[in-house]
Amino acid sequence: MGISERKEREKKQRKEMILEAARNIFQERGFLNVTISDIAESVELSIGTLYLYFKNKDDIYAGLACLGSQKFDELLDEALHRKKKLGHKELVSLIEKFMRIYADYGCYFDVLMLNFKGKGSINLSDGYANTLREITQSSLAKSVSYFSRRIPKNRADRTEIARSATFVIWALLLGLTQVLNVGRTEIFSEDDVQRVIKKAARLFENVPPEISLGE
Amino acid sequence: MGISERKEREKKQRKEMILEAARNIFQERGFLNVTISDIAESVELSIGTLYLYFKNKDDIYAGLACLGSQKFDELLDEALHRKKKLGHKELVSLIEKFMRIYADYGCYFDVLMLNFKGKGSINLSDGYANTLREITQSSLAKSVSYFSRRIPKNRADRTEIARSATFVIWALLLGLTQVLNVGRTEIFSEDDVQRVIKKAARLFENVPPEISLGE
Amino acid sequence: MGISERKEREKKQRKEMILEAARNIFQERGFLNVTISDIAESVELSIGTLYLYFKNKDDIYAGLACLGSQKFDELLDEALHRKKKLGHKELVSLIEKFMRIYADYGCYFDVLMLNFKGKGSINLSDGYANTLREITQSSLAKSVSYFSRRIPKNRADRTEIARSATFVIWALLLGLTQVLNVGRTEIFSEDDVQRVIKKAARLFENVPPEISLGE
Amino acid sequence: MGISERKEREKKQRKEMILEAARNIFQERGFLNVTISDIAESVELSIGTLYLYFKNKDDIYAGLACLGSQKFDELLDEALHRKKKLGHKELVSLIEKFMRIYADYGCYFDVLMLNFKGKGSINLSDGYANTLREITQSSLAKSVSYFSRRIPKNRADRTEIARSATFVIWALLLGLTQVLNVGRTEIFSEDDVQRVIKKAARLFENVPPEISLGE
DNA sequence: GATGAATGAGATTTCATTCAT
DNA sequence: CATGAATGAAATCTCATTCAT
Repeated sequence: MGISERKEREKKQRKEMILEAARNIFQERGFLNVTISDIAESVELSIGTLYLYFKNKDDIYAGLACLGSQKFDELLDEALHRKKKLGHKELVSLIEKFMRIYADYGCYFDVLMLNFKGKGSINLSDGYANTLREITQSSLAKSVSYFSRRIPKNRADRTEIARSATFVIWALLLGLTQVLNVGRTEIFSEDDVQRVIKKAARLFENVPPEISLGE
Repeated sequence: MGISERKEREKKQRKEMILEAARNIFQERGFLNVTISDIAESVELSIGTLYLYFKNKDDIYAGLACLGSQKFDELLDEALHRKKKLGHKELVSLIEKFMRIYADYGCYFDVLMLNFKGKGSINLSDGYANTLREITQSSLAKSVSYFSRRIPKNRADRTEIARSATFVIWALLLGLTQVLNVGRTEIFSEDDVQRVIKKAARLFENVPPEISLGE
Repeated sequence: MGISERKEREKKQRKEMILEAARNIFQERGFLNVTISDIAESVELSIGTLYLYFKNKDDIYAGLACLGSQKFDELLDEALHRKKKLGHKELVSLIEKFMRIYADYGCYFDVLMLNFKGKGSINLSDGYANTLREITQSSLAKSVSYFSRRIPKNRADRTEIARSATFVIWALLLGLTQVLNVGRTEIFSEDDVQRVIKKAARLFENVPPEISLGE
Repeated sequence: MGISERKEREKKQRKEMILEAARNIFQERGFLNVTISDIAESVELSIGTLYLYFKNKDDIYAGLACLGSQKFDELLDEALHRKKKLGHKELVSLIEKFMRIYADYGCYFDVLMLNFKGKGSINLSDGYANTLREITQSSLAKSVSYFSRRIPKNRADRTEIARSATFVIWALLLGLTQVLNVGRTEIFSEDDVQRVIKKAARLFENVPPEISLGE
C-alpha cells in the first residue's frame, strides 16, 4: 500500500512537472501552433513518455486548465481570507496579482475558455472534468461566502447578491486581462495599464452595501 | 470602369456572405475543430471557391475578426451617440446588447483574442491588419470622446481618465461574456445572468464624477 | 470555301499569337510554376478563350514545342543554305545565334525535352505530334544533306557520317545552352561564355574531312 | 555521443535510401507527373515518413540534384585521374559512361536543369544549396586542373583555356544525352548512338594543343 | 518505463477544366 | 465568340497517436 501510494504520488508530481514545463511553450507560442512534439521538446521528454502520463492531447489541456484553476483558487484564498473589507488598496493588489498570474499562466485560462466555448473541442477525460468542477465550485463557494458575510443577514437574497458580486469581479478580472493583453503595445502603454487597474478598483468604492464587494 | 466597380462590389458582397455563413458553423462547433471543408459546406460552395475569395485559412479568420470589430463599433455608435448620461438603464441595455452580439458573433472576438495572444498564430494579411487597426482605433476614439465630454474640462488628465473608463467598461463587457458563457449550464441559470448584468451596471452608479462613466 | 479558309488562317494566327505571348511568361518564371491562369493573364485573354484555341494544357505545350522546332529549322536554313564550307566564323555565328534563340525561346526546347523524357507527361494531340515529327525530320534532312554534300561520294557510309555529324553539332548546341545557362552568374562570366563558344567552334577545324562538318 | 553519431549516420543512410528508391520512379515516369505519394509508395514508406526526412518536395528534388552531381564528380575522378592524355579511346569511354550514368540517373540532371532554369521553381534549402555549390565547384576544379596541366606553362591564358575546355566537354556530354534520348526510337537506332559517340570523341583529336583536351 | 520513428487520417491548398452568362 | 467564377480531383503537408525496440 505504501509503495503504490508513493508511485501514485510520484506520478502526480511528474504530471505537474510536465504541465509546468509545457506551460512555457504555450505562453511563448500561443495556444494554437503548439504541437505534442513541441511540448515534449519543451519538457525534455520523449513524445512517448508524454503518453505514459497523459491519455491524449486533450488530457494535457485539461491538466493545464486544472492547474490554472488552482492558481486562481490560491489567489482568492489569499485575497479573501481576511477579516477586513476589501478596500481600494486590496482590490488594486488583487487585480495586479491576477494580471501577473495571467501573464505567466494565461494559457490555463485560455484552455478553460476553449474547453467550454469550444463545445466539445476539448474532451475532458472524466478524472479531469471532475477535478475541474471541484476546483471551480470551491473557488465559487469561497467568493460567495466572502461576499455573503458582508451582507446584512436579514436580506433574503443574500446568496444571490453574493454570487452576482462574485461573477462581476471575476468578469472584470478576466476581461481586464483580455483587453489589456490585446491592446498592449498596439494601443496603450504600461502607464495606461496602471491607470485602468486603479480605475477598475475604484469602481467598487462608494457603492451601496448590497452591491459593493463587502460590508 | 463602371463594370469593374460593380465586379469589385459584388466580390466584396460575396466575401461578406461567406463570412456571415462561416460564422454560423463557428458558433455552432466552436472555434477549434472547424475546417475549411466545414466552412465550404456551410456556405454551400466548393473548397476551391473559398480560395478564390480568401488567400488562405488565416485570411478567413482575419475577415471574421474585422466583421466582429465592426459589430462592436456599431454597438458603441448606438450606445454612445446620445446626449444623456449613460445611466443604469442604458448600461444594462448596453451589456445585454453586447451579450446578445456575443451570442451570435462571439467567434469574432475569439478570433481577435487568439490573433493577438497567439503571437502570430494567425497571420493577418496587410489589408486585414490595417482594417482591423482602423476599426479598433475608431471604436476607441468614440469611447474616449464620449467619456471625455462628461468630465470637467479643467481636469488636465481628462483624456487619460476617459481612456481608462473605456478600457474598464470594455473589459467588463468582454469579461462578462467569458465568465457567463463558461459557467452557463454548469454553474448558473439564466436568472443568474440577469442579476449579474444588473449588478455590473449598478457598479457605475454613485461613483465620484471623475471615475463615473459620465456627467 | 474562301471563308472557312480565312477563318482557319485567322485561327492559326491567333494560336501563334497566344503561344508567342505565352512564351514570355514561361521564360520569365520557368517551365514549372506557370499555370493556365498565368498564361491567360500574360496573353491578356480569358482562361476560357485559351480553351477555344487549345484543347488543354498539353496542347499549349505542344504548340510551344512546334514553334521552337520551327525556329531551329529556320536557323539551320540560314546557316546551311550556302555553298561555302562551315568555317570557324560561321560556326561561331551559328552557336551564338542558337544561344540567342535559346535565351528567348528556351522554353520551347525545354518542352521538347520534357515531352520525350517525360514519357507521357505531355500527351501531344495527334495534330501536334505529326507537325512536330515533320519539322524535326525536315531539320534532320537539311542537316544531313548539308554534311552529305561535303563528303566524298565514293564513301559508302556517307549518310551515316552525315547523320552523326548532325547529331554531334546538335548536341553541342543544346549542351552549350544547358551548361552555360546553369552556370551563368554562379560559375562564370559573360567573357567565359564567349571563350567557350569560340573554343567549341574551333573543335571542328583541322579535323579529317570525313568527320569534319563540311567539305 | 556515440549514439547520436550512429543515429545521425542512420538518418543519412535512410535519406539516401529514399532518394535512391525515388530515383527509380522518376526515371520510370519522368520528372513531371511524379507525386509525393508515388515516391512514398515506391520507397514503401508512408507519406508522413518522407516528411520526416525531407522538409518538403523541393527538398527531395534538391537531394536528387546533389546525388547526381556526386555521380558526375565520381565519373570525372575516374576519367581524369590519370597521367595519360585523354585519347580517343578514353573519350569514347568517358562519353559512354556518362551516357550510362544518365540512363540511370538522368532525373538528377533534369532536376539540376530545372532548378537553375526555373529561376526559383525549386527552392533549395540552404544546406542543399551549399552542398550543390561545393560539389559543382569541386568538379569544375578537377576538370580545370586536368586540362591546365596539359597546356604549356608559359601561356598566360592557361586557366581560361582550361575552363573553356571543361565547359565544352561538359556541354558535349550533356547535349549528347539530351539529343540521343529525345531522338531515340523516333529518329535513330542504337547503331546511330555508337557512331555519334565515336564521332564526338574524334572531334577532339588532331586539334592544336592549346585547344585540345590535353597534350 | 522510456523512446522517437513511423504511421495514416485528415487538413490545407492548387489548378486544369467547365459552363452559365 | 468571349468570359472568368466555380468546381473538385488531386496534390502537398501536418500531427496526434502507436508500437517495436
